[in-house]
Amino acid sequence: MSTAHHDRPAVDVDAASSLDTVFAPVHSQTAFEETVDRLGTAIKLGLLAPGTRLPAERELCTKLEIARSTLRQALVALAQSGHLRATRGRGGGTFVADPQPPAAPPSAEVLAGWRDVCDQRMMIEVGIAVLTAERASGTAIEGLERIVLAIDGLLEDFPAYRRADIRFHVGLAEATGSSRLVTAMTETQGAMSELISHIAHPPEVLDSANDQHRRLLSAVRRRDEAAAAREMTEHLRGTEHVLAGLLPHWSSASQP
Amino acid sequence: MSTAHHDRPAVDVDAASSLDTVFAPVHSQTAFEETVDRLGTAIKLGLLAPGTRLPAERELCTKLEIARSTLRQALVALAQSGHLRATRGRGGGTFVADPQPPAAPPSAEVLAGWRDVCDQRMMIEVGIAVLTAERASGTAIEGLERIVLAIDGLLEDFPAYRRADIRFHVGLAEATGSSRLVTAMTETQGAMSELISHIAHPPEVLDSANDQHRRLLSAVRRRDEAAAAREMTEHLRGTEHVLAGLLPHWSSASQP
DNA sequence: GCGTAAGGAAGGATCGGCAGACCTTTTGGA
DNA sequence: TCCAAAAGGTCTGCCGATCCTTCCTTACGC
Repeated sequence: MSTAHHDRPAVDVDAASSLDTVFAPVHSQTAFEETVDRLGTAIKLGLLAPGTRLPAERELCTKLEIARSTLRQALVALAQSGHLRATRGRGGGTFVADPQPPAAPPSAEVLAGWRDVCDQRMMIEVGIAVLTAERASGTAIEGLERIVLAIDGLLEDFPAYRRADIRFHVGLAEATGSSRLVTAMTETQGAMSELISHIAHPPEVLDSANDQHRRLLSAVRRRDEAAAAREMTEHLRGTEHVLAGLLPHWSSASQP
Repeated sequence: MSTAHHDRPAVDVDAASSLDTVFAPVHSQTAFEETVDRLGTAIKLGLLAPGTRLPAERELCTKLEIARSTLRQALVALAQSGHLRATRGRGGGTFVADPQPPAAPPSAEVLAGWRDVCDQRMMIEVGIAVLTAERASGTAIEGLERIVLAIDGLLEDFPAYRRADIRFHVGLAEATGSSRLVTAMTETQGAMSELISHIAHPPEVLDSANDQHRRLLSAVRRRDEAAAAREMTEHLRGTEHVLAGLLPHWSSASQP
């Protein structure tokens, strides 16, 4: 619980004046970009499993409240990158590709900002752990327990492990009943996946991570919010340390 | 720490399937909207104090990476709503209006979504409290202590209290050293202000809230992350209960 | 083979945003 | 005193994103 094992320098309050964030660049996402992002993330996280059929275009563009031409731009982009396959005619549709294309290695920008991503993840996941401990229903907890049990059988297969891991973490967010938190969690998991998917994860590490899932869930069952926060902190600190070890060159190069 | 005092029903894991959030409407903010939002929030939160001079238009649009015409749209909008005043000529500029216009009462939509806002705030603030306890520097903690001391003298003047309260919470985010967290905090505080600013706050309530600030800060000083999470949870639960008491009509009307 | 349900493609209208030049009002200093 | 500099205010033309609408093409089932 001390900072001794933490290799980041202490932060001065003046280093990041809030005015810098007020006057930071405005980056407005277009509807096309956000659609590609949302669908792409959902596919890469396995929320939309391979083989799943998407709603028909005319239906989906109504749900998303965008024009069909805009939606099609996004679908075409995801089809070209190999994440979707479209078949025409009655009974056709747009399907999540099976198998999925291999994930691209993380870009330099993503690597440069990995600490920021980890910070954001820490904030979101710890907050959600506390809220889950406060109000998760019994059935929600049972569902999470089933996921933890399933993960025990996936320690040798990292892609499958990771998909179940995502289900667990998103499940925590769902158990709070707030759709905003689910969105925040999926976005964060998407950002983490870009960092995580390309590094080696020995089964022992995954096993101990799932032990942490178990302890977290036990804290949730006891409604012990402080313990939930502590377990989640420990859990995330694990991957943070792995990343810090594997990406040493980037740890201090991003400060101007 | 139990759920007995919590008036919200337990949440089922199927109630908010993650697919609903994937296919939720896409609302792309325009550069104009985001600029109005950012500057307006900063002004309303007091991050830009009345009388402050903004950077010149030609300079500001460079920082924000938008065209001057777009920036001007935003500035004109904020001037028309009375938040900014512009004077021409050499030595002129755009200034934060002094005094500020009275805050508008919260809209029906904002009131309908107040639980969601509180959930988001809980997630963000608890996560930030933990991160702050992990890594705040000594000078950052001293700055926060000064704010807490200053608040003791403002218990009779709610607007001043609230501004200092915001400085405290944003200061926690700044102490983590992550600009993303500062942004998340300011957005959340902006949303909360819409709810909070129009309800009565007796000095005793503010006093006990500042006691919670003090205990939180003590936990941060001890690097006790679990205690920081607990204190923050308690602190936020306070305002949540006040809102639950004052807005009873809206507590169950938003579920479809 | 015909209707229907799906993806695919093309037109024109609208709007937001950008770039740049230009105008008007002040005021500090040569 | 006067003028150049520094600020906000205005105008025009252009581009790209998005929208709506209509039509085409493919495939399945009756």
